[in-house]
Amino acid sequence: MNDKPGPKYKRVYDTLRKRLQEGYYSVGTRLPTEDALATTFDVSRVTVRRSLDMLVSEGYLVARQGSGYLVDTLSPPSSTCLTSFTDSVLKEGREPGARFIDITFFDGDAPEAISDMLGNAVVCIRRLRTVDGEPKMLVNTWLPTARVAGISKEDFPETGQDQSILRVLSGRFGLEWSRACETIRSCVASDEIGSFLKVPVQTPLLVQACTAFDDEQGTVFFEEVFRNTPITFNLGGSRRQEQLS
Amino acid sequence: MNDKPGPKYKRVYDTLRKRLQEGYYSVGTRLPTEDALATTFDVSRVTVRRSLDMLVSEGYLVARQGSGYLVDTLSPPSSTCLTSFTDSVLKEGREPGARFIDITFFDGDAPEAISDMLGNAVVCIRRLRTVDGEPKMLVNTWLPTARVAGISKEDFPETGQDQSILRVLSGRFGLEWSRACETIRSCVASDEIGSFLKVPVQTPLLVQACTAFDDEQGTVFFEEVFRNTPITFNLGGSRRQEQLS
DNA sequence: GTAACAAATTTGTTCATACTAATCTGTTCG
DNA sequence: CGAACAGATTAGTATGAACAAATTTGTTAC
Repeated sequence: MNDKPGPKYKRVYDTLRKRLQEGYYSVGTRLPTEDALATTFDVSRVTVRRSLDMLVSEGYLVARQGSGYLVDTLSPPSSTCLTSFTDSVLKEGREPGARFIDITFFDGDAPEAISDMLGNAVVCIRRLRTVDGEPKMLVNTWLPTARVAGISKEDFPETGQDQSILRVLSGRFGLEWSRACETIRSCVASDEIGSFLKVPVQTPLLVQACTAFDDEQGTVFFEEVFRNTPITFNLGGSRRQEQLS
Repeated sequence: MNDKPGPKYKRVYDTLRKRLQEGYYSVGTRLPTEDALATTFDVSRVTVRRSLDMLVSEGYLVARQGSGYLVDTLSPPSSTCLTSFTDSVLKEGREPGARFIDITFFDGDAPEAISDMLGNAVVCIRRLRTVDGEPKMLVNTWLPTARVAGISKEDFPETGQDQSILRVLSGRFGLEWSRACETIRSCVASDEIGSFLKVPVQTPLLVQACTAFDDEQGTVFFEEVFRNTPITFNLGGSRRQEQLS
């Protein structure tokens, strides 16, 4: 612990966050007390508090005076695109689904805009996100083939906790990203998209395009989400949370 | 200072933020040092740091080790809707404008959706935001008439720093809000909107609708922004910032 | 049993202090 | 004048300590 570089509060934060993402502390349980964590990490309580505060402000934990730190979610709403569709639907007591459409491998024949970002060898996964069986969003995820060796339909369960593609990419393939860029634009439904989403052709839709990068400036993935429903945020207060409409 | 309620770090934070919004510390200047602030507020350096950290993470200030705290902006991107169009355009070296269209007073004859939120007596201001003279967004702002007594066209300059309507509402009418809700949806341009934005009828557009509330659960304002250009965010890293496309 | 109270636990706030690292400033030397 | 160095200034990290406030747990009395 003490041989790693960087400030202690960062190392404690990194360790705790990794433990959360690995399921070492599961949702709904309580973390060890500040004093206990301070002892095990061999730092002062002030330092461990600093790390915990970061996790609270990011939405992983909820602090309750007199009680302790509760694990709130493993996929906090860090952004719009990166927000877990699965989590937000489950929290509303509805049933999220992810209908797999197809997976396509390209090698030089991908659209130029994609190759420019991710290289020639890319794979595209198309899925239809549903709520209680009704189609809500068409999701196209593009990845460099080299970073997801052996990827196949089986990596994308249609129900359960692991339908979040971001969890799959991080858990199964070790993909990490530190920054992302998202754009929201407007378009009208084509024949194909309209049939998937069950809306008439020419219906105005929202398109969320999200590009994620790692620290080495490489593009990790590109995702395009077509949706008929509005995007809703709650702003201000402590932290923001995308809502389902 | 010491007679007010609540924790000290909150009081120091509130004071500093108010000073920033009032222009007591102007953009580009340096704040007093931590030690100086600690002395003037009669708190410890740890406490004043906590307040400054909050202002840094919200985007008002930039901290530079060995140098000091720089005032970065008076309207940090606290959200998409609440982001200052003026600031973001100026930072790109372009010229923001706000063409005033009209101001209309309603008393019971406003659209029902508006009356439900803001009451019967409401006022609607329509403006066209421009970049280098080109129309970019049509902005409709709805306010309860009672909270903006005497409002008129003159309150909305077409150029300069005060074209941000949020600054006007806060500075001139003392309007404050703590939470807001924003939705983004898709629509197609009507005749009127199309002519304002200089796009063909039926062009797919984005609509950003933002509702702001104060602590007493009252709705402070409602704003609708029609735009032809995409909305872009940078996510991850330290904080998010809307970009101009 | 349970209601009321007391004690222990746990997070929240605040301070004084020490040291490190980056930046700025003034002085000296060529 | 300008470069290089030394010192002062200022933010960054970290500790230990103390008390407040909220919650949980344990105990007692009825």
